[in-house]
Formats: sequence, structure tokens, C-alpha cells
Amino acid sequence: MADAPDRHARRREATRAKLVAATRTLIARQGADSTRIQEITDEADVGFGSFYNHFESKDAIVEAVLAETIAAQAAAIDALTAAIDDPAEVVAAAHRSFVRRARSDPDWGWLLLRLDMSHGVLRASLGPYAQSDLRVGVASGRLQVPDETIALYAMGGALLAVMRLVLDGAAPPDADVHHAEGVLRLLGLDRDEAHEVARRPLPTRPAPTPATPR
Amino acid sequence: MADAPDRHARRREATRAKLVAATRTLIARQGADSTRIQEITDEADVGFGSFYNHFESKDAIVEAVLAETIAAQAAAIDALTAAIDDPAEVVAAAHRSFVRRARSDPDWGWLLLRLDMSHGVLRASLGPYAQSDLRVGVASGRLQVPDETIALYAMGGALLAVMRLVLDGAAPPDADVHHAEGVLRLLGLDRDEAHEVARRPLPTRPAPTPATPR
DNA sequence: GTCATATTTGACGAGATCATCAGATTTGCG
DNA sequence: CGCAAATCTGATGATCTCGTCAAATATGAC
Repeated sequence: MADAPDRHARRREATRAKLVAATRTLIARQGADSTRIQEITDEADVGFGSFYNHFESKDAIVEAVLAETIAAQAAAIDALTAAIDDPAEVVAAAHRSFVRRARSDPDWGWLLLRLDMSHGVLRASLGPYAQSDLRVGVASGRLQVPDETIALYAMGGALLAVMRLVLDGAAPPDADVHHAEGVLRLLGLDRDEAHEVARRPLPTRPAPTPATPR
Repeated sequence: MADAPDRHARRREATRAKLVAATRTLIARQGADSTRIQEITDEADVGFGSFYNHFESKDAIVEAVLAETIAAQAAAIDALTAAIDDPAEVVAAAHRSFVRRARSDPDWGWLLLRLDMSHGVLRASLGPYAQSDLRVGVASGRLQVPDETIALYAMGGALLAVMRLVLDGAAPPDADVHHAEGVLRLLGLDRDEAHEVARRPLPTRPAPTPATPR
């Protein structure tokens, strides 16, 4: 445990991390707007004044959570879909993995949902990947949509709504497959193809990706 | 203009109506959470104290706007789809009409979007109709989905996302048709059928339905 | 016109949230 | 240990928001 002797920096960093983690928890639980700075410092078990040693305002710390979350999701999607060639399967795997994780890790799900309501996280994190896959798929003829922009946003909105259903505990166990099947149909696959692709086994990667990097 | 001599009641009702209208405007503009009671009374051009003559709290007046909006949308859908038999066409007409109205009446669009974020208006107003149509369509074999609940929520989420796109000014002019086409595919129509049904002329009913009843 | 009742009005006190800052605590160094 | 720098801390004053209430205004009956 040879600690680098710079305890100041590490203590500072630890406090900051506690604040960010507390903010993540509170946003997931009740949304950013109704979260008070004092609640954050209480949850982080840190003096109220400490907050301002690290962040200028609530918006600033929310921005930090936001950036962290966007980066984490982008990385997760990257890792998940790297080994898949078929654009249709890529989309199915991404959507299924999000729906499944909403079930296995509700805190993560609520965080994503709440951050999307206020800041469009999904658009920021998944959007670019989805757009690229969609474009590739359309170019190759594998996918076929009347309008790429509409399809992109419709997919995103549908995903969030299904995640919401899962978080409310009102979704069937195989919600991920059913949702993916619907998205694939939206993207122009016929019913049989959609049925098949939505049920291909996911790349093995049960639950290693933590909610937070670092 | 023989006024019924009960001016008191009418004056009272007028003030209440001004408050509700102002609240609608402000929710559309900035959401319910960040709307202050004083803002409402200012927008309504009414004394601050008047608010409490009519509503106990901000939540109470938001509830009123909510109930009004849900009722208005349900009525609009009723009127729009009454004369349509094909369940697929009903769904297409409903979704197209919402997307189109978001473009022609952005205040209405934003109101619906913001109220759905906080109170799930769409679920409450469109949900029952959509669920019923879906069930009928599936029973008759016209529609075919892997899971009705998932499909229902996915449709709703997609609609909201597309409305959002329209409100941001980033949607193509025929967004309504493209979106409806996607929804029909989701519901099991093949590409050609979806293409055709999404383009059937809407029932003639340009823009009579006001945002508010009464 | 006068009075009783209904309604509106804005100033006020109570409470919540914010941002600051001087003092306390921890760390690094000799 | 003793001192200086870095970090943490919570009390404090400023600002915002709320809900109340006594006074002002409008209406209706006589």
C-alpha cells in the first residue's frame, strides 16, 4: 500500500468523488432539479462548505455527472458491439443491453432516465453510435427506413419508454427481446428476421461495466 | 348580451380561467417545477393573493391543467378516429395528428411534452385508446406484436421523441408520415402496407380543437 | 345612495436555499 | 514537536418562495 505521500491531493480527490457519487445517487432517486446542495453534502457525509471547494454551483456538479455518464455509456456500447458485424444485430444488442441493465441495476436506469429528461443523455451517448450504425445498415441494404433522423429519435424514445416500464416493474421478463424485435421491425427487417436477430445470444459480458468510470 | 346578473360567479370564474391559462403557458415554456406562483399571477395579470382564492397550491393548479389536457386530448382522438375502421389506420391517424399539431401549435406541443415528463400525460390520455386499438387489431390479425405492453409504451415513447424533434425544428416536413410508417412496422405491418396506410389522407379536421375545453 | 356580501389585492412574516468566510483540522516538512 | 500550506467545516447574512390576512374594490339588494 505504498501511498504516494501526496495525501492532500488524494484527500481532495476523495471528497470530490464522494460528492459526485452522492449527486449521482440523488439524481437517480429524485432528479437534479429537486436535489439541494445540502442533500448532496449530507449524502456524501461531507461538510456543507466543502461543496464549494470543488464546484461552483449545482449545475456544475450535474455537468460532471453528466459527462461521466455519457462517457461511461459510450464506452459500454463500444465494448459491447465491437465484435458484431451485422448492423441489425448491433442495434438489437445495444437496446437489449440497456433494457436488461435497467432491470439489474435500477439506480443506473433511473439515473439515465432522469438525466435524459433534463439533458438528453441518451442522444449524447447512444445517438452518435446509433446514427452511424443506422447509416451503415441503410447503405448496405440491411436496414431500410423512410427517414434516418425520424427513425433515430423514435428508437431512442422507444428505448427510454421501455426502460421506464422495466423500472416501474411492469415489464415482462423478456422485455429486452420484445423491444429489440420492435426496433428491428422499425428499421425495416421483416417479422421473421426481426424475431431471429432479436434472439441471438448477447456477447458474453454479464455485468462488469460499473455505473462510473474510475 | 343579456348577462345573467350573477357577476360575482362570472368574475370569479374568469379569474380562475386566467390563472389556469397562464399556468398552461408557463408549463409549456419552462416546465411546472421551475414555475413560481408569482409568475403565474403575473402572467395572468392578477394579484398574487388571488391565486389562493382558487387553488391550494401549485400542485393543485397543475393538476387542473393536467386534467383539462388529458380530457382535451382524449376528446380530440375520439373525434379524429371515430370514423376509421382499420385499427392500423386509426393508430397512424392518431400519431400523425399529434406530430402535425406539434408543428402547427408548438405551445400545445411543449405543454404535452413537459406534462408527460412530469406526469405521463400521454399514457393517461392516449394510452387507453392505443391499448384498445392495439388489442382489437391483434385480435383481428391486422396487427401482430410480440408483447402488447412493450409495443404500447414503445409507440408512446417514439411519438414523444418525434414530437420533440419537430419542436426543435429539426424534423423534415413529412415527419408525421415517416413516424407513422415506423409505428405501423412496429405493429407488424410489412413495409409496403406500412407505406400505404401511413399515407392515407387524414380525416378532414384541420385545426378546430382548441387546447382547452370550455 | 347605502349597506352587506363576495372577491381581489399586495404587503408581511416564516421558512428554505444559497454562497461566503473565518476558524478548525489535516498534511508535509524540518 | 512546531510551523506553514492545503483542505475541510458549519455558522452567518442575503435572497427567494410561500401562504396569510387585513384592507380595498366590486357586486347585488333594498
